[in-house]
Amino acid sequence: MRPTQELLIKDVYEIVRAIPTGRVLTYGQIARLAGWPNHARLVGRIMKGASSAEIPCHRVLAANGRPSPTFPEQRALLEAEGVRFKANGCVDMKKYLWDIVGT
DNA sequence: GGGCTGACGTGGC
DNA sequence: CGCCACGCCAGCC
Repeated sequence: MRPTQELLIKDVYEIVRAIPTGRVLTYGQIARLAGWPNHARLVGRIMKGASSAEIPCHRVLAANGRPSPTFPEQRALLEAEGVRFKANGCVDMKKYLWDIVGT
């Protein structure tokens, strides 16, 4: 079965909607949670098209904590929720990554 | 079918 | 921590 944007979009939206305020998830995690490992890139595509959707797409980051190049407001939105950025412009994943099992 | 493009991930240095 | 090379794969031309 070949995953397509259309096939994943609903699950991805649901997962992103579930991210608590002040926490973040990575594209790779979302891809795995949706049941499609190795498709982080596809999740990214979906996020790009979801800018106007009713989901907290600003809480989705790359695995290294780097925010999106084409989404300038992302940083302000996260900081407004208490997420602090490091000097290098990345989020401290150790602190803000949403550990579904933990909390 | 062929080739290039990315809101990606991991591992090596 | 930064940079780079690779691997990955749907979309688009």
